[in-house]
Amino acid sequence: METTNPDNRPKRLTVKLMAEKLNVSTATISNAFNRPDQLSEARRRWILEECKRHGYLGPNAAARSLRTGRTGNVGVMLADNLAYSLTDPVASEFLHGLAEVFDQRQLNMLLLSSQEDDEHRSRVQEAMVDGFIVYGWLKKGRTYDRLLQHGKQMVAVDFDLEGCTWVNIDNYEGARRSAEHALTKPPSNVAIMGLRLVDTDRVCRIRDHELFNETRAISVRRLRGYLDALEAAGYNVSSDRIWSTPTNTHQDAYQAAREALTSNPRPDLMLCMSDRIALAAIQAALQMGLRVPEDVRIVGFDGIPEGANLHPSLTTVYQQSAEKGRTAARIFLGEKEDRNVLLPTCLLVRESCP
Amino acid sequence: METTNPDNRPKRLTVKLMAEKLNVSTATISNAFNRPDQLSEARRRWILEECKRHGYLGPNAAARSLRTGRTGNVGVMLADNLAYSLTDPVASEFLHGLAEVFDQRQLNMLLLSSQEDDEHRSRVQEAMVDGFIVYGWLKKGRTYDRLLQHGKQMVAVDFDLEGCTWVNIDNYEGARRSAEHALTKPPSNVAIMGLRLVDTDRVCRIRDHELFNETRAISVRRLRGYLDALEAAGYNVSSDRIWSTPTNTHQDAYQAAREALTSNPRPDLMLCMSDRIALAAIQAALQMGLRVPEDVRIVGFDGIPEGANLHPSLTTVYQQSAEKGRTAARIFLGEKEDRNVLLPTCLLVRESCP
DNA sequence: GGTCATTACTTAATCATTTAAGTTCGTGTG
DNA sequence: CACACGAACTTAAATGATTAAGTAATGACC
Repeated sequence: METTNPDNRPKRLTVKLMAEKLNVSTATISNAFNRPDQLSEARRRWILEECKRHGYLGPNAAARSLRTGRTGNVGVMLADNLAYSLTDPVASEFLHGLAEVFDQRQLNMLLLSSQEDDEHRSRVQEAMVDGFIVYGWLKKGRTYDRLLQHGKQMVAVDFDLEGCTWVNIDNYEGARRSAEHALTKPPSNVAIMGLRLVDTDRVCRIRDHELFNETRAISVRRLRGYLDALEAAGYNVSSDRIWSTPTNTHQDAYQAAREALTSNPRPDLMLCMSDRIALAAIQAALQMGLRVPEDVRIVGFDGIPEGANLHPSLTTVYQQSAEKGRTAARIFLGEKEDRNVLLPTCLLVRESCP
Repeated sequence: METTNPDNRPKRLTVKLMAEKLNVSTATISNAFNRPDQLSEARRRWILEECKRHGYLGPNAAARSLRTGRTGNVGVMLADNLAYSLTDPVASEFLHGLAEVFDQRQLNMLLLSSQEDDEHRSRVQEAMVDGFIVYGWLKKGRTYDRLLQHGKQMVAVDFDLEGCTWVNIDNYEGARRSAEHALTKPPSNVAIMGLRLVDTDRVCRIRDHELFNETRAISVRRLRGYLDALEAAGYNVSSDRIWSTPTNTHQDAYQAAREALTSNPRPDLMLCMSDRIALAAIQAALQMGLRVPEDVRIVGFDGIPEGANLHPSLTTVYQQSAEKGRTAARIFLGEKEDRNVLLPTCLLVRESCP
């Protein structure tokens, strides 16, 4: 039943071969799979039946993609390395949102890290995708250039990419309002726990450092939000009281939290740019015998589910990560008119800062 | 600088066009990108330089894949829908492990759900991948058949797939030892909180139901582990005292936990098949005014990070989810001789069941 | 009976590469 | 000098599909 090569190995089945076997044209086979309206239902059934019987599973993906120019894949380019992104709760939720829409539209997601590899080959070029969702950040460089050059559909998330539609949340306003809330009970000493505020891979205070400005802007916007609220209430926070962690991992967060909590004067309000940081801060505080919120009040950012069920539960700014994914996906698909969506956030007042 | 079509739109750049422009053969251009040893270094540099200048970014992925037969993509087929898997901590960790290895080898991960779509098209067939990692489960059916037929590389994770290498953890032994530990202080009433033990989409007790047997075997193996340990200690747990949740979500877990904790007689030991379930159980218990572990001891399974920092912290069976990913990836790549790896688990004794 | 539309096909061009096999041109060797 | 050999290219044959354009047959309609 199988055609064989000269060397007697079974040959891969193709439309051409099937056409010969069944004595119809390749076009008809192709139509049987792709355009039911182009042939009679009886014939279609028969062809599909025969193909199955002979073991021809359907058109080859690469060939079809070469011909049609589409792949059915969406490249999801993640700022940090893949492994990290997959365990970050906010990134996961975002992917969750993307998946919800793409899965339904029969599109597959191809995970890419924006890391650069070889001198002349780039993942962007070699990725078989119809376009990209670029999440979080993109360092200027070759990958960046290629992305802008290749001309495929593209949506940026959580940052601005020149000449490209974006989706973001209102980081400034979210941060400002959370700080505003926290300040209703005047603190005597405020610490700000930042995330990737500066370009270093160590936990540090931001004094002596330069703030990230353009690309990693989300943290800077949150910072401005905090500072504006503080200023409006008459507080002046020195760069000495602003920490920055290089990653959103428990380990870094915990280290930063300890440093802040053992610093002098000890803060009684900690504004944290992520829930992971805030949770680590709560843990560190409790371990030091401090009471939350009595001795130190703690506010997070993100609204991850974990924060709700702990004691004390976490006061935080909820951001719609999954919705961000869904929105990005819909914009990508052209199902949404609006370009550049800014999603609102919402303050969740809970126990850690009532 | 751009060649144009009759209708004056810029034409896509190809090797052929570049060959004409630069007055070399297509083969040479191809070699410049792919096989540096096939031409002089000077020429290679010059060609790459010119390509860049003209805006030719490199070979078209689909065409190259058609010709070479490889894609550089690994299909990761997830049992549950994508969206769900991306927020499940165990699945995420697994993906994290995969990503670690594949990212380094310059392979991209293409996310697929094993959900079936159309009558005659299947995602398996249309996916542009060099092979598959199949995670968690695969319902017998068309997707299953295609997967077995298409002859590409394949590794099954957390379940057995006929004629296919697998990676799993020792579910039986992990469960058995955790139960054994819990039984050192004799409980008066045991509840088992199962995960997908039976084929229904509601929280229920397993009495009147038939156990999943083959495919979703991981839960059944855990169950056997518990039951064997219980039996060895002289306990006989009726199917009435075994709950099952359809998903590993907080919501289902919480509901099941409440049901179990309000059942009569109230359990003072809960063996939970996932940490999510165990954490929900702790939460439910605390909310009911019960003390953990004094009034009810709770044991989990998975060893997710969350369990460590709570109060009470969670006694659980740690499984190496990320390592499972790394192992699966290495087997996929043929870097590991061993077929069929069974990873050991390790009991983490913490506060919820000291 | 002639015209026109419709249905159900087939023909053949095209998509953008890779690569085995062949060509040319020096150069070192017996 | 003849010869073999390697380097640096080129030629041209795959690779496996889709689809516009063409053809032949059928039936409807006036």
